[in-house]
Amino acid sequence: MAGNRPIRALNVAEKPSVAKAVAGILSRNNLRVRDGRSRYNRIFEFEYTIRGQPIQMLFTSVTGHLMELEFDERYRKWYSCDPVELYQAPVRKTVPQDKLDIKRTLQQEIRSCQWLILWLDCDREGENIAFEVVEVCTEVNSNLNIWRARFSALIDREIHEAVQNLVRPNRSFSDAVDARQEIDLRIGASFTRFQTMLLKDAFNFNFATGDRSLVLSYGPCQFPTLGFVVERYWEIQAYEPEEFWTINCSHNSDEGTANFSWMRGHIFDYTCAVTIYEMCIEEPTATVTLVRQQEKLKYPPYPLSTIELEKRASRYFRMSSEHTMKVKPGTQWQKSYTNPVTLAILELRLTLSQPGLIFTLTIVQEQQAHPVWGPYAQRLLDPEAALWRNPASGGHDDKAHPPIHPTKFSAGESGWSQDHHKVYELVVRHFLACVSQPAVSAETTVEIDIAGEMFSASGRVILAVSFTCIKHLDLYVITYITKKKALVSWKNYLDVYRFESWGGSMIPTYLLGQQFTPTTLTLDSGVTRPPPLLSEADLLSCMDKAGIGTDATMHDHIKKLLDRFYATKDANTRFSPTNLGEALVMGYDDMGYELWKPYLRSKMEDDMKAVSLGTKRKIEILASCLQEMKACFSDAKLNKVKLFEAMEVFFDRTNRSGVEEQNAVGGVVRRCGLCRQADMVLKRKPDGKFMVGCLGFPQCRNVVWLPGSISEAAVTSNTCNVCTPGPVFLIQFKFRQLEIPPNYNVDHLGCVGGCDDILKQLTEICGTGPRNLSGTTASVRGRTPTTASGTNPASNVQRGVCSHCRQTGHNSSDCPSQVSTSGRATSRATDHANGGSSIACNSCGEPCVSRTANTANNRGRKFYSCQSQECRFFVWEDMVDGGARGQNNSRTNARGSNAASGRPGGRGRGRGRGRRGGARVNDTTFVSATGEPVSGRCFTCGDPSHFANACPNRGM
DNA sequence: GCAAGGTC
Repeated sequence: MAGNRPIRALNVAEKPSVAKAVAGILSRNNLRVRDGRSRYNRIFEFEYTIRGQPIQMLFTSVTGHLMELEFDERYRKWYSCDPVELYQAPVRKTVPQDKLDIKRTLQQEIRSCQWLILWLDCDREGENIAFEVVEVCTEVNSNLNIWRARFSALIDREIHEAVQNLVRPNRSFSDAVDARQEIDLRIGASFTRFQTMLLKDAFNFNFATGDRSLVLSYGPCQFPTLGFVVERYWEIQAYEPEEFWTINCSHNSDEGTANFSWMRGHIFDYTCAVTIYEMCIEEPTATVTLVRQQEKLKYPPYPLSTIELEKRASRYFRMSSEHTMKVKPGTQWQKSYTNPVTLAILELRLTLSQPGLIFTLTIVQEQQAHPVWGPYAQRLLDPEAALWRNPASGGHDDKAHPPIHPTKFSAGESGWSQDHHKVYELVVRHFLACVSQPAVSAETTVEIDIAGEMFSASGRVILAVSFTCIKHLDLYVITYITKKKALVSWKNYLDVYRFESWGGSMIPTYLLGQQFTPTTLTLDSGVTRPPPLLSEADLLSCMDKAGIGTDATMHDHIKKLLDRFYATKDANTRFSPTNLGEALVMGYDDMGYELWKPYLRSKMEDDMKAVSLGTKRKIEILASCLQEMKACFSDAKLNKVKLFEAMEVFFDRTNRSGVEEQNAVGGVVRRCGLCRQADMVLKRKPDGKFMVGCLGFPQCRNVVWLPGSISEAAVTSNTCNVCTPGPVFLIQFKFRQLEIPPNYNVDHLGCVGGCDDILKQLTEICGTGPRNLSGTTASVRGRTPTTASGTNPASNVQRGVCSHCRQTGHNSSDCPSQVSTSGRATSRATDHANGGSSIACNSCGEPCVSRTANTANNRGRKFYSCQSQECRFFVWEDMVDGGARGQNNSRTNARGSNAASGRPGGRGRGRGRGRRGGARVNDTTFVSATGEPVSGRCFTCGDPSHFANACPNRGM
């Protein structure tokens, strides 16, 4: 390390704020600042000594990743190739245009340096960015000593320790990210192009896309996120409520009312419930068997992670995660490091180490000045109050982003919106709560016995309220006093954390052995309820658990679902899939693929960990993952009829076909010589005809027609050395032997640039159209039309096997055993529609059962479905009666058919049946005399004349 | 016009 003149070291941080903070700590704010080429990434200069070696330090930054992965130019246009080629197409990492200034600064500064010190975040992405910086720097200075500083907090001691203990960058960490990037790009681009080109023009979507063209994107994170939303939605749709019974007891006294719950909870057997209930009302005297006072602690939350902040802002303020991230600094705000909120909130690690604790105390001290929570901060700092508690470490540590805490006091800034105030308040109150004692309450539990059945009630008991002289402590409520001690409830952190509160209620005093007659004793019925739609906080939890996305990107994936018209969010921040979102998931699900589940991403995450640890090589996981996904992609292409069928459930077809349907697009042959704007590509029309056409169609109609006798054609990487301007890629043709003269070869490597006489001759001999020779390959190898595009019934029959029932003579859209959609239901189910009770399944012939829908859209609407799970027959009763309904019904109809046909009970779907612990009784009626009739009331409508099982409003 | 991951 030693040398005569000081070593010059270029230090690079991941973002400008970190460069500024670290340079400030190392130089003790004795530094010079100058601009670099990038206006945001300034350069700090100072002198420093590392292990006795004087160093001239230059400190600058990047802004996240410096490079992007992209396909070679040839594959970048959507129609340039079959998307399956994107699994092998060459990719490269380049510095995008908007980062070139940063690259120039780095290269300019590194030329005069001997060392490069990398201060990127200490996670995999940070390590990858480090190697991007290394690549850019070593391009102009190959003789560098490259070091990595490892730090996790912008705290003096940690920063000084990091620079005195420099290590080498970790290639394995970076490799893991390289693999992730490549897999994401190839999978995302291939599936996005495929499904967009296939479906965009084939259906009437009617979305207001504005100037944007509709993109049906697929991504390894966004699709599983959609999957969570759809899966919950299906669970709700398929939910079959179960009726249960429970016995409730209430008792009024001078101190109030106690509501006792049956300790059996609820039971599903009516006869059994009635028997027990009769025993109770025959002998209704209650005896108190237990009175227990117990201290209960309610702990403050853990320090805030980004996800936790998003979840709580959504829960407390109904603020979307995306909006919270905008309000929260360090993300999308231009010049965010000069923004007042940034000055007030900065991500800092809260540690229990001495400097951390001092730091924490400083933050609390600053907050004493606040008019609202200032007095609480004062109490926190008063040792006599005993309110202080060292914070728990928390369960969410990504090693790169420390918990969020306030760093600067503010009573509100002029530039702040309501939302800024809210987020700041949440961060500060959360922080103060984290360093506070838990709330303490004394809870009383009372158990009683009625005819051998046990009931219990719990809550807080008030015996006296006279405890006012305890200095500094906020007395909440005195709950129980014995001769020896008083059990009291202290709110502690709840005093400052206004977003949480004690639950529970008060109950009167009971003594052991006391006897009383219940005021009410009722047998009540109820039905279990499905889970609610996913809230934004639920969705974030699902993603976090499955490892979908990172802190910084989860909100983006959620927003993408809304932007792509895959899901909607209601006023309660709950998500439902749109028709489009549901259809896409349904399509892949029907193919048997779980591309919409989180497993793929989870497996990738495991693979990345293995690469990080060095137990697997990047090349291995790339090969295996891409091979698997390519096979999956090819299969999805073959099964695209499933996607069509799913779309047809919800949307009308257009008279156009998706481009993917019209043309089997091959590779680029040459640049179009006519428009000079687009490429000429090999295409195959639906009639099987090959041509080389301009991608600028219909603006440019340049086309080269090819012989009608071609059975196969593929663009090769060989180029013609005659035709100009080049390159003109040669095409490998295969001709049908019976359709060309015997002196021509079946295989031919040809050029469409004009030099190829053989091709010209065969075009002249065979013509450019396909031969309609019965029995030849030409007639049977034509493109398979899609389900609903068959305008010619004969051609449909010719296709052979129905993809639904595997029988011949019809296609899957006309399959008699197929689920009905709105347009077809009437004709299918008219045979036995007399009186609405005797319809036969048109698949198995067995009588259908009549049921009533209980879905949000169709509550109370009757339908018929086959009792057999094998048959998917389903029809609305009002459709049978001839009431053809409007297009809107296509969706609700499909819902019903799903519920009846087993979606989501079929392959790979969880079924919500039998979920217990749903709604509970909350009304009281009367005590019955012994014997019949049994008293109670219906849970569904509240009518005391019947139970929920006989309720006329009850759904299926 | 595609992914997801950093960040101004």
